[in-house]
Amino acid sequence: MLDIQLLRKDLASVQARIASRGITVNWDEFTALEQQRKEIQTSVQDAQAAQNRISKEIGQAKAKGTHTPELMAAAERYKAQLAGSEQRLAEIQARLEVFLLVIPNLPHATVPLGAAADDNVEQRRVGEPRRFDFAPKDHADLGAGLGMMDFETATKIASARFALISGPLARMHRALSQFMLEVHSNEHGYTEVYVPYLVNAASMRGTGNLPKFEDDLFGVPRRDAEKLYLIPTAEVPVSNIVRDDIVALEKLPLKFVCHSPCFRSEAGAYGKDTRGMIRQHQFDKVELVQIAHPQQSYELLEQLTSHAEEILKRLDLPYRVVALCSGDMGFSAAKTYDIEVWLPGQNGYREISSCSNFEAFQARRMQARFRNEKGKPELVHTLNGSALAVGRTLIAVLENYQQEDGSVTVPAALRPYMGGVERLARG
RNA sequence: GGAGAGGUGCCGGAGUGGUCGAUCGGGGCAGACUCGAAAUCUGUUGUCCCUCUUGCGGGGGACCGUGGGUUCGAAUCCCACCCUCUCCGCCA
Repeated sequence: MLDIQLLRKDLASVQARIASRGITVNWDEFTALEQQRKEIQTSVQDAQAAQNRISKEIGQAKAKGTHTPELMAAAERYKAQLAGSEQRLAEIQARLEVFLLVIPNLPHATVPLGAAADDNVEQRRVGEPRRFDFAPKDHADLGAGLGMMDFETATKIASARFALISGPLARMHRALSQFMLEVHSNEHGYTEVYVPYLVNAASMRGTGNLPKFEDDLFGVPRRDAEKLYLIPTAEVPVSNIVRDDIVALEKLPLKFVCHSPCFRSEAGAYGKDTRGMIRQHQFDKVELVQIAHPQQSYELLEQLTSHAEEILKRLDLPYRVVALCSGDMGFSAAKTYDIEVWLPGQNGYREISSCSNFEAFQARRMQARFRNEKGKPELVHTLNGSALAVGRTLIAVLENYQQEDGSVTVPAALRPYMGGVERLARG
Protein backbone atom coordinates (compact mmCIF):
# COMPACT_ATOMS: atom_id res chain seq x y z
CA MET A 1 0.00 0.00 0.00
CA LEU A 2 1.28 3.43 -0.85
CA ASP A 3 1.48 6.25 1.65
CA ILE A 4 -1.64 8.33 1.16
CA GLN A 5 0.34 11.39 2.28
CA LEU A 6 2.55 10.97 -0.74
CA LEU A 7 -0.45 10.93 -3.06
CA ARG A 8 -1.74 14.10 -1.46
CA LYS A 9 1.58 15.90 -1.65
CA ASP A 10 2.91 14.79 -4.98
CA LEU A 11 0.29 12.98 -7.02
CA ALA A 12 1.95 13.83 -10.33
CA SER A 13 5.15 11.91 -9.62
CA VAL A 14 3.20 8.95 -8.21
CA GLN A 15 1.17 8.88 -11.41
CA ALA A 16 4.29 8.90 -13.55
CA ARG A 17 5.96 6.11 -11.59
CA ILE A 18 2.85 3.92 -11.64
CA ALA A 19 2.48 4.59 -15.35
CA SER A 20 6.00 3.20 -15.87
CA ARG A 21 4.56 -0.18 -14.89
CA GLY A 22 2.20 0.02 -17.81
CA ILE A 23 -0.80 0.23 -15.54
CA THR A 24 -3.67 2.66 -15.84
CA VAL A 25 -5.36 3.98 -12.75
CA ASN A 26 -8.43 6.15 -12.43
CA TRP A 27 -6.73 9.02 -10.62
CA ASP A 28 -9.71 11.32 -11.03
CA GLU A 29 -11.64 9.03 -8.73
CA PHE A 30 -8.95 9.44 -6.11
CA THR A 31 -8.88 13.23 -6.43
CA ALA A 32 -12.64 13.43 -6.14
CA LEU A 33 -12.76 11.12 -3.12
CA GLU A 34 -10.00 13.06 -1.42
CA GLN A 35 -11.79 16.33 -1.89
CA GLN A 36 -14.99 14.95 -0.41
CA ARG A 37 -13.10 13.34 2.43
CA LYS A 38 -11.45 16.56 3.38
CA GLU A 39 -14.67 18.57 3.52
CA ILE A 40 -16.68 15.97 5.38
CA GLN A 41 -13.98 14.97 7.80
CA THR A 42 -13.40 18.55 8.91
CA SER A 43 -17.06 19.24 9.53
CA VAL A 44 -17.67 15.88 11.21
CA GLN A 45 -14.80 16.40 13.59
CA ASP A 46 -15.98 19.91 14.45
CA ALA A 47 -19.43 18.61 15.25
CA GLN A 48 -17.96 15.78 17.31
CA ALA A 49 -15.92 18.27 19.30
CA ALA A 50 -19.03 20.34 20.03
CA GLN A 51 -21.00 17.27 21.02
CA ASN A 52 -18.24 16.01 23.28
CA ARG A 53 -18.09 19.37 25.00
CA ILE A 54 -21.81 19.47 25.65
CA SER A 55 -21.94 15.86 26.85
CA LYS A 56 -19.20 16.64 29.28
CA GLU A 57 -21.13 19.64 30.58
CA ILE A 58 -24.19 17.47 31.04
CA GLY A 59 -22.13 15.03 33.03
CA GLN A 60 -20.78 17.77 35.26
CA ALA A 61 -24.24 19.24 35.78
CA LYS A 62 -25.65 15.82 36.68
CA ALA A 63 -22.87 15.36 39.19
CA LYS A 64 -24.10 18.50 40.94
CA GLY A 65 -27.69 17.32 40.65
CA THR A 66 -28.75 20.04 38.22
CA HIS A 67 -31.23 19.35 35.47
CA THR A 68 -30.27 20.70 32.03
CA PRO A 69 -32.96 20.27 29.39
CA GLU A 70 -31.51 22.95 27.10
CA LEU A 71 -28.10 21.23 26.99
CA MET A 72 -29.77 17.89 26.25
CA ALA A 73 -31.62 19.47 23.37
CA ALA A 74 -28.44 20.97 21.94
CA ALA A 75 -26.66 17.63 22.20
CA GLU A 76 -29.47 15.93 20.36
CA ARG A 77 -29.23 18.45 17.56
CA TYR A 78 -25.55 17.63 17.06
CA LYS A 79 -26.32 13.96 17.22
CA ALA A 80 -28.87 14.27 14.44
CA GLN A 81 -26.47 16.33 12.40
CA LEU A 82 -23.70 13.76 12.78
CA ALA A 83 -25.75 10.68 12.02
CA GLY A 84 -25.61 10.96 8.25
CA SER A 85 -22.28 12.65 7.75
CA GLU A 86 -20.35 10.20 9.91
CA GLN A 87 -21.61 7.36 7.78
CA ARG A 88 -20.76 9.19 4.60
CA LEU A 89 -17.24 9.81 5.86
CA ALA A 90 -16.81 6.12 6.67
CA GLU A 91 -17.96 5.18 3.17
CA ILE A 92 -15.51 7.56 1.54
CA GLN A 93 -12.66 6.36 3.69
CA ALA A 94 -13.50 2.77 2.88
CA ARG A 95 -13.45 3.57 -0.82
CA LEU A 96 -10.10 5.32 -0.47
CA GLU A 97 -8.78 2.26 1.34
CA VAL A 98 -9.91 -0.08 -1.43
CA PHE A 99 -8.44 2.28 -4.00
CA LEU A 100 -5.08 2.22 -2.25
CA LEU A 101 -5.10 -1.56 -1.74
CA VAL A 102 -5.08 -2.26 -5.46
CA ILE A 103 -2.43 0.29 -6.46
CA PRO A 104 0.94 -1.41 -7.00
CA ASN A 105 4.18 -0.30 -5.40
CA LEU A 106 6.31 2.47 -6.92
CA PRO A 107 9.37 1.22 -8.81
CA HIS A 108 12.65 2.32 -7.25
CA ALA A 109 14.70 4.91 -9.13
CA THR A 110 17.24 2.26 -10.20
CA VAL A 111 14.62 0.01 -11.82
CA PRO A 112 15.05 -0.07 -15.60
CA LEU A 113 12.09 1.30 -17.50
CA GLY A 114 10.38 -1.12 -19.82
CA ALA A 115 7.17 -2.80 -20.80
CA ALA A 116 7.87 -6.51 -20.50
CA ALA A 117 10.44 -9.24 -19.87
CA ASP A 118 12.42 -8.29 -22.99
CA ASP A 119 13.34 -5.05 -21.31
CA ASN A 120 14.83 -6.66 -18.22
CA VAL A 121 18.48 -5.84 -17.80
CA GLU A 122 21.05 -8.57 -17.32
CA GLN A 123 23.38 -7.83 -14.40
CA ARG A 124 25.83 -10.70 -14.60
CA ARG A 125 26.35 -14.23 -15.87
CA VAL A 126 28.03 -16.83 -13.74
CA GLY A 127 29.23 -20.20 -15.03
CA GLU A 128 29.43 -21.52 -18.56
CA PRO A 129 26.59 -23.62 -19.93
CA ARG A 130 27.96 -27.09 -20.43
CA ARG A 131 28.60 -28.28 -23.97
CA PHE A 132 27.06 -31.68 -24.62
CA ASP A 133 28.47 -34.17 -27.10
CA PHE A 134 25.03 -35.79 -27.27
CA ALA A 135 21.50 -34.36 -27.50
CA PRO A 136 20.54 -33.43 -23.93
CA LYS A 137 17.09 -34.45 -22.71
CA ASP A 138 14.73 -32.36 -20.67
CA HIS A 139 13.93 -33.25 -17.08
CA ALA A 140 10.61 -34.91 -17.90
CA ASP A 141 12.27 -37.42 -20.20
CA LEU A 142 15.16 -37.90 -17.82
CA GLY A 143 12.84 -38.43 -14.87
CA ALA A 144 10.69 -40.89 -16.80
CA GLY A 145 13.80 -42.68 -18.05
CA LEU A 146 15.02 -43.11 -14.49
CA GLY A 147 11.58 -44.34 -13.50
CA MET A 148 11.43 -41.76 -10.75
CA MET A 149 9.07 -39.11 -12.10
CA ASP A 150 5.43 -39.93 -12.84
CA PHE A 151 2.92 -37.31 -13.91
CA GLU A 152 0.13 -39.72 -14.87
CA THR A 153 -0.17 -41.10 -11.38
CA ALA A 154 -0.01 -37.61 -9.90
CA THR A 155 -2.89 -36.61 -12.14
CA LYS A 156 -4.85 -39.67 -11.04
CA ILE A 157 -4.29 -38.77 -7.39
CA ALA A 158 -4.92 -35.05 -7.76
CA SER A 159 -5.10 -33.30 -11.12
CA ALA A 160 -2.88 -31.84 -13.78
CA ARG A 161 0.08 -29.76 -12.61
CA PHE A 162 1.13 -32.14 -9.87
CA ALA A 163 4.12 -34.45 -9.84
CA LEU A 164 4.99 -37.72 -8.19
CA ILE A 165 8.70 -38.30 -7.74
CA SER A 166 10.16 -41.35 -6.08
CA GLY A 167 13.23 -43.21 -4.90
CA PRO A 168 16.62 -41.52 -5.14
CA LEU A 169 15.09 -38.59 -6.99
CA ALA A 170 12.70 -37.92 -4.10
CA ARG A 171 15.70 -38.20 -1.84
CA MET A 172 17.57 -35.64 -3.93
CA HIS A 173 14.59 -33.32 -3.70
CA ARG A 174 14.75 -33.62 0.08
CA ALA A 175 18.54 -33.24 0.05
CA LEU A 176 18.26 -29.98 -1.86
CA SER A 177 16.01 -28.45 0.81
CA GLN A 178 18.29 -29.63 3.58
CA PHE A 179 21.36 -28.30 1.81
CA MET A 180 19.80 -24.88 1.27
CA LEU A 181 18.51 -24.61 4.84
CA GLU A 182 21.91 -25.56 6.24
CA VAL A 183 23.80 -23.00 4.16
CA HIS A 184 21.48 -20.13 4.98
CA SER A 185 21.07 -20.85 8.66
CA ASN A 186 24.69 -21.81 9.35
CA GLU A 187 26.57 -19.47 7.05
CA HIS A 188 24.29 -16.58 6.11
CA GLY A 189 22.86 -15.80 9.52
CA TYR A 190 19.20 -16.66 8.96
CA THR A 191 16.98 -18.07 11.67
CA GLU A 192 15.17 -21.16 10.48
CA VAL A 193 11.41 -21.04 11.00
CA TYR A 194 8.63 -23.55 10.56
CA VAL A 195 5.33 -21.86 9.82
CA PRO A 196 1.64 -22.47 9.08
CA TYR A 197 0.92 -23.39 5.47
CA LEU A 198 -2.62 -22.10 5.78
CA VAL A 199 -3.04 -18.41 6.58
CA ASN A 200 -5.91 -16.02 7.15
CA ALA A 201 -7.03 -13.19 4.90
CA ALA A 202 -5.31 -10.54 7.00
CA SER A 203 -1.94 -12.16 6.34
CA MET A 204 -2.65 -12.40 2.62
CA ARG A 205 -3.62 -8.75 2.59
CA GLY A 206 -0.42 -7.90 4.42
CA THR A 207 1.87 -9.22 1.70
CA GLY A 208 -0.31 -7.91 -1.12
CA ASN A 209 -1.87 -11.19 -2.31
CA LEU A 210 -5.31 -9.96 -1.34
CA PRO A 211 -7.60 -8.40 -2.34
CA LYS A 212 -6.35 -8.26 -5.90
CA PHE A 213 -5.01 -11.76 -6.53
CA GLU A 214 -7.51 -14.04 -4.85
CA ASP A 215 -7.83 -16.07 -8.07
CA ASP A 216 -4.21 -17.16 -7.81
CA LEU A 217 -4.79 -18.73 -4.41
CA PHE A 218 -6.33 -21.93 -3.11
CA GLY A 219 -8.93 -21.08 -0.48
CA VAL A 220 -9.97 -23.43 2.30
CA PRO A 221 -13.44 -22.70 3.64
CA ARG A 222 -14.23 -23.81 7.17
CA ARG A 223 -17.62 -24.50 8.63
CA ASP A 224 -17.39 -22.56 11.87
CA ALA A 225 -14.41 -20.34 11.37
CA GLU A 226 -12.77 -17.84 9.11
CA LYS A 227 -11.72 -19.00 5.63
CA LEU A 228 -8.03 -19.83 5.26
CA TYR A 229 -5.73 -19.87 2.25
CA LEU A 230 -2.93 -22.20 1.21
CA ILE A 231 0.27 -20.20 1.05
CA PRO A 232 1.61 -19.43 -2.45
CA THR A 233 5.03 -18.86 -0.85
CA ALA A 234 6.50 -18.88 2.65
CA GLU A 235 6.89 -15.13 2.18
CA VAL A 236 3.31 -14.78 3.40
CA PRO A 237 3.48 -16.47 6.81
CA VAL A 238 7.08 -15.43 7.47
CA SER A 239 6.62 -11.73 6.64
CA ASN A 240 3.48 -11.69 8.75
CA ILE A 241 5.48 -12.70 11.80
CA VAL A 242 5.94 -8.97 12.37
CA ARG A 243 2.43 -7.87 11.43
CA ASP A 244 1.07 -5.44 14.04
CA ASP A 245 4.40 -5.54 15.84
CA ILE A 246 6.90 -2.87 16.81
CA VAL A 247 10.38 -4.37 16.55
CA ALA A 248 13.25 -3.00 18.63
CA LEU A 249 15.79 -1.08 16.56
CA GLU A 250 18.71 -3.25 17.61
CA LYS A 251 16.98 -6.40 16.40
CA LEU A 252 17.04 -5.26 12.77
CA PRO A 253 17.54 -6.79 10.38
CA LEU A 254 15.49 -9.87 11.24
CA LYS A 255 16.52 -12.68 8.91
CA PHE A 256 14.40 -15.78 8.47
CA VAL A 257 14.80 -18.83 6.29
CA CYS A 258 11.87 -21.14 5.74
CA HIS A 259 11.31 -24.27 3.74
CA SER A 260 7.70 -24.80 2.75
CA PRO A 261 5.47 -26.16 0.08
CA CYS A 262 3.84 -23.48 -2.08
CA PHE A 263 0.41 -23.71 -3.63
CA ARG A 264 -0.67 -21.74 -6.67
CA SER A 265 -3.78 -22.03 -8.75
CA GLU A 266 -1.95 -20.84 -11.89
CA ALA A 267 -5.31 -19.51 -13.00
CA GLY A 268 -3.87 -17.31 -15.73
CA ALA A 269 -1.40 -19.87 -17.04
CA TYR A 270 -3.55 -22.23 -19.10
CA GLY A 271 -1.42 -23.93 -21.70
CA LYS A 272 1.79 -22.45 -20.35
CA ASP A 273 4.59 -24.80 -19.24
CA THR A 274 2.30 -27.80 -19.28
CA ARG A 275 5.14 -30.25 -19.79
CA GLY A 276 7.19 -31.49 -16.87
CA MET A 277 7.35 -29.92 -13.44
CA ILE A 278 8.30 -26.36 -14.34
CA ARG A 279 4.94 -24.94 -13.28
CA GLN A 280 3.02 -26.85 -10.64
CA HIS A 281 0.12 -26.29 -8.30
CA GLN A 282 2.41 -27.46 -5.52
CA PHE A 283 6.15 -27.04 -5.20
CA ASP A 284 8.72 -26.70 -2.45
CA LYS A 285 10.74 -23.60 -1.91
CA VAL A 286 13.32 -22.33 0.53
CA GLU A 287 12.55 -18.70 1.16
CA LEU A 288 14.64 -15.93 2.69
CA VAL A 289 12.84 -13.05 4.39
CA GLN A 290 14.40 -9.97 5.93
CA ILE A 291 12.78 -7.29 8.04
CA ALA A 292 15.01 -4.27 7.65
CA HIS A 293 15.78 -0.72 8.60
CA PRO A 294 14.74 1.50 5.65
CA GLN A 295 18.24 2.93 5.29
CA GLN A 296 19.69 -0.54 4.88
CA SER A 297 17.18 -2.25 2.66
CA TYR A 298 18.85 -1.82 -0.71
CA GLU A 299 22.21 -2.95 0.59
CA LEU A 300 20.45 -5.97 2.08
CA LEU A 301 18.72 -6.73 -1.21
CA GLU A 302 22.15 -7.18 -2.81
CA GLN A 303 23.21 -9.44 0.06
CA LEU A 304 20.04 -11.49 -0.05
CA THR A 305 20.43 -11.98 -3.79
CA SER A 306 24.01 -13.11 -3.29
CA HIS A 307 22.81 -15.63 -0.69
CA ALA A 308 20.52 -17.16 -3.28
CA GLU A 309 23.31 -17.12 -5.87
CA GLU A 310 25.59 -18.96 -3.46
CA ILE A 311 23.40 -22.06 -3.69
CA LEU A 312 23.73 -22.11 -7.47
CA LYS A 313 27.47 -21.59 -7.23
CA ARG A 314 27.89 -24.52 -4.87
CA LEU A 315 25.78 -26.73 -7.10
CA ASP A 316 27.86 -25.49 -10.00
CA LEU A 317 24.81 -24.52 -12.03
CA PRO A 318 25.24 -21.75 -14.62
CA TYR A 319 22.94 -18.77 -14.09
CA ARG A 320 22.41 -15.13 -14.74
CA VAL A 321 20.90 -12.32 -12.71
CA VAL A 322 18.50 -9.85 -14.30
CA ALA A 323 17.00 -6.66 -12.93
CA LEU A 324 13.30 -6.71 -13.72
CA CYS A 325 12.05 -3.70 -15.63
CA SER A 326 9.20 -1.54 -14.40
CA GLY A 327 6.64 -3.32 -16.55
CA ASP A 328 7.64 -6.83 -15.46
CA MET A 329 7.79 -6.39 -11.70
CA GLY A 330 5.31 -7.88 -9.29
CA PHE A 331 2.58 -5.87 -7.62
CA SER A 332 4.24 -5.32 -4.24
CA ALA A 333 7.88 -4.97 -5.25
CA ALA A 334 9.90 -1.76 -5.51
CA LYS A 335 12.85 -3.58 -7.04
CA THR A 336 13.37 -7.17 -8.10
CA TYR A 337 16.28 -9.29 -9.25
CA ASP A 338 15.41 -12.56 -10.91
CA ILE A 339 17.97 -15.30 -10.91
CA GLU A 340 17.69 -17.52 -13.96
CA VAL A 341 19.31 -20.93 -14.13
CA TRP A 342 20.55 -22.51 -17.34
CA LEU A 343 18.28 -25.35 -18.47
CA PRO A 344 19.76 -27.40 -21.30
CA GLY A 345 16.36 -29.00 -21.94
CA GLN A 346 14.95 -25.59 -22.79
CA ASN A 347 18.19 -24.28 -24.21
CA GLY A 348 17.73 -21.11 -22.18
CA TYR A 349 17.74 -19.44 -18.81
CA ARG A 350 14.72 -19.97 -16.61
CA GLU A 351 13.65 -18.22 -13.39
CA ILE A 352 14.70 -20.08 -10.26
CA SER A 353 14.62 -17.22 -7.78
CA SER A 354 13.12 -13.81 -7.40
CA CYS A 355 14.60 -11.40 -4.85
CA SER A 356 12.74 -8.22 -4.02
CA ASN A 357 12.75 -5.19 -1.82
CA PHE A 358 9.19 -4.16 -1.00
CA GLU A 359 10.27 -1.09 0.93
CA ALA A 360 7.35 -0.10 3.21
CA PHE A 361 4.63 -1.35 0.85
CA GLN A 362 3.93 -4.57 2.74
CA ALA A 363 4.91 -3.07 6.09
CA ARG A 364 2.21 -0.43 5.74
CA ARG A 365 -0.41 -3.07 5.02
CA MET A 366 0.85 -5.15 7.92
CA GLN A 367 1.50 -2.23 10.27
CA ALA A 368 4.93 -3.74 10.83
CA ARG A 369 7.11 -1.15 12.49
CA PHE A 370 10.29 -0.62 14.44
CA ARG A 371 11.19 1.97 17.04
CA ASN A 372 13.54 4.36 15.28
CA GLU A 373 16.50 6.32 16.62
CA LYS A 374 14.12 8.93 18.04
CA GLY A 375 12.01 6.29 19.75
CA LYS A 376 9.14 6.75 17.32
CA PRO A 377 7.45 3.87 15.52
CA GLU A 378 8.35 3.78 11.85
CA LEU A 379 7.47 1.29 9.11
CA VAL A 380 10.09 -1.38 8.43
CA HIS A 381 11.17 -2.44 4.98
CA THR A 382 10.56 -6.03 3.95
CA LEU A 383 12.63 -8.11 1.55
CA ASN A 384 12.47 -11.66 0.38
CA GLY A 385 13.80 -14.05 -2.16
CA SER A 386 13.68 -17.68 -3.14
CA ALA A 387 16.89 -19.46 -2.29
CA LEU A 388 15.85 -21.46 -4.11
CA ALA A 389 12.75 -22.93 -5.68
CA VAL A 390 13.44 -26.58 -4.89
CA GLY A 391 11.48 -28.15 -7.76
CA ARG A 392 13.19 -26.03 -10.35
CA THR A 393 16.57 -26.67 -8.76
CA LEU A 394 15.89 -30.38 -9.07
CA ILE A 395 15.09 -29.86 -12.74
CA ALA A 396 18.27 -27.87 -13.21
CA VAL A 397 20.39 -30.57 -11.58
CA LEU A 398 18.81 -33.28 -13.71
CA GLU A 399 19.29 -31.43 -16.95
CA ASN A 400 22.76 -30.04 -16.28
CA TYR A 401 24.22 -33.19 -14.74
CA GLN A 402 22.74 -35.71 -17.16
CA GLN A 403 24.88 -38.33 -18.88
CA GLU A 404 24.47 -39.82 -22.30
CA ASP A 405 23.08 -43.08 -20.83
CA GLY A 406 20.29 -41.18 -19.07
CA SER A 407 21.87 -41.36 -15.64
CA VAL A 408 22.52 -38.24 -13.59
CA THR A 409 25.60 -37.35 -11.58
CA VAL A 410 24.88 -36.03 -8.09
CA PRO A 411 26.52 -32.62 -7.52
CA ALA A 412 29.34 -32.91 -5.00
CA ALA A 413 27.71 -30.42 -2.64
CA LEU A 414 24.63 -32.62 -2.36
CA ARG A 415 26.32 -35.95 -1.70
CA PRO A 416 26.69 -35.44 2.05
CA TYR A 417 22.91 -35.00 2.17
CA MET A 418 22.32 -38.20 0.19
CA GLY A 419 24.39 -40.67 2.11
CA GLY A 420 27.23 -40.32 -0.37
CA VAL A 421 25.24 -41.37 -3.44
CA GLU A 422 27.10 -40.19 -6.55
CA ARG A 423 24.81 -41.14 -9.36
CA LEU A 424 21.11 -41.58 -10.11
CA ALA A 425 20.48 -44.45 -12.48
CA ARG A 426 17.60 -46.65 -13.47
CA GLY A 427 17.38 -49.31 -10.76
C1' G B 1 -18.16 -33.10 19.75
C1' G B 2 -19.82 -31.48 25.21
C1' A B 3 -19.10 -27.74 29.34
C1' G B 4 -16.99 -23.26 31.04
C1' A B 5 -13.74 -18.70 31.28
C1' G B 6 -11.81 -14.58 28.87
C1' G B 7 -9.99 -10.77 25.14
C1' U B 8 -7.81 -3.42 28.27
C1' G B 9 -1.56 0.38 26.65
C1' C B 10 5.59 -2.83 25.68
C1' C B 11 4.14 -6.76 29.70
C1' G B 12 1.11 -8.05 34.09
C1' G B 13 -3.38 -6.42 35.85
C1' A B 14 -7.70 -2.84 37.81
C1' G B 15 -11.82 -0.62 36.01
C1' U B 16 -19.82 -2.32 35.06
C1' G B 17 -22.84 4.44 32.07
C1' G B 18 -20.27 10.93 32.93
C1' U B 19 -12.96 15.04 33.36
C1' C B 20 -11.20 7.08 31.81
C1' G B 21 -6.79 7.53 27.09
C1' A B 22 -7.85 4.80 31.16
C1' U B 23 -5.80 3.30 38.91
C1' C B 24 -1.62 0.31 40.11
C1' G B 25 2.79 -2.77 39.39
C1' G B 26 6.76 -4.20 36.03
C1' G B 27 9.64 -2.59 31.85
C1' G B 28 11.78 1.60 28.94
C1' C B 29 13.77 6.66 29.07
C1' A B 30 15.73 11.02 31.95
C1' G B 31 17.56 12.75 36.60
C1' A B 32 19.36 12.22 41.92
C1' C B 33 22.65 9.15 44.95
C1' U B 34 27.62 6.34 43.37
C1' C B 35 34.50 6.25 41.31
C1' G B 36 31.18 3.02 38.40
C1' A B 37 27.29 -0.53 38.88
C1' A B 38 23.33 -2.72 41.73
C1' A B 39 19.63 -1.21 45.13
C1' U B 40 16.71 3.11 46.34
C1' C B 41 14.19 7.79 45.29
C1' U B 42 12.02 11.56 41.71
C1' G B 43 10.11 12.61 37.03
C1' U B 44 8.63 10.81 32.37
C1' U B 45 6.78 7.27 28.79
C1' G B 46 0.54 5.04 23.64
C1' U B 47 -0.93 4.82 18.52
C1' C B 48 -3.43 6.59 14.26
C1' C B 49 -5.90 10.56 11.72
C1' C B 50 -7.40 15.77 10.57
C1' U B 51 -5.90 20.77 10.91
C1' C B 52 -2.85 25.25 11.86
C1' U B 53 2.35 26.42 12.08
C1' U B 54 5.05 23.72 8.64
C1' G B 55 11.71 23.50 13.01
C1' C B 56 10.14 22.75 17.90
C1' G B 57 4.98 23.10 18.69
C1' G B 58 -0.56 24.28 19.10
C1' G B 59 -5.88 22.84 18.40
C1' G B 60 -9.31 18.86 17.32
C1' G B 61 -10.99 13.71 16.33
C1' A B 62 -10.63 8.35 16.82
C1' C B 63 -8.84 4.00 19.23
C1' C B 64 -9.89 -0.65 25.73
C1' G B 65 -10.49 -8.11 20.06
C1' U B 66 -13.68 -6.67 15.27
C1' G B 67 -18.31 -4.76 13.41
C1' G B 68 -23.12 -2.99 14.52
C1' G B 69 -26.84 -1.10 18.24
C1' U B 70 -28.91 1.60 22.78
C1' U B 71 -27.75 6.65 25.06
C1' C B 72 -26.93 13.64 25.30
C1' G B 73 -22.67 10.47 26.84
C1' A B 74 -19.97 3.37 26.54
C1' A B 75 -13.84 0.09 28.19
C1' U B 76 -18.42 -0.30 31.01
C1' C B 77 -25.32 -2.14 28.59
C1' C B 78 -27.34 -5.16 24.00
C1' C B 79 -26.44 -8.11 19.30
C1' A B 80 -23.29 -10.55 15.77
C1' C B 81 -18.55 -12.12 14.45
C1' C B 82 -13.24 -13.26 15.27
C1' C B 83 -9.74 -15.11 18.58
C1' U B 84 -7.53 -17.23 23.13
C1' C B 85 -7.58 -20.38 27.35
C1' U B 86 -9.41 -24.51 30.84
C1' C B 87 -11.89 -29.32 31.70
C1' C B 88 -14.12 -33.86 29.44
C1' G B 89 -14.30 -36.83 24.86
C1' C B 90 -11.71 -38.08 20.31
C1' C B 91 -7.09 -38.05 17.78
C1' A B 92 -1.12 -37.90 14.69
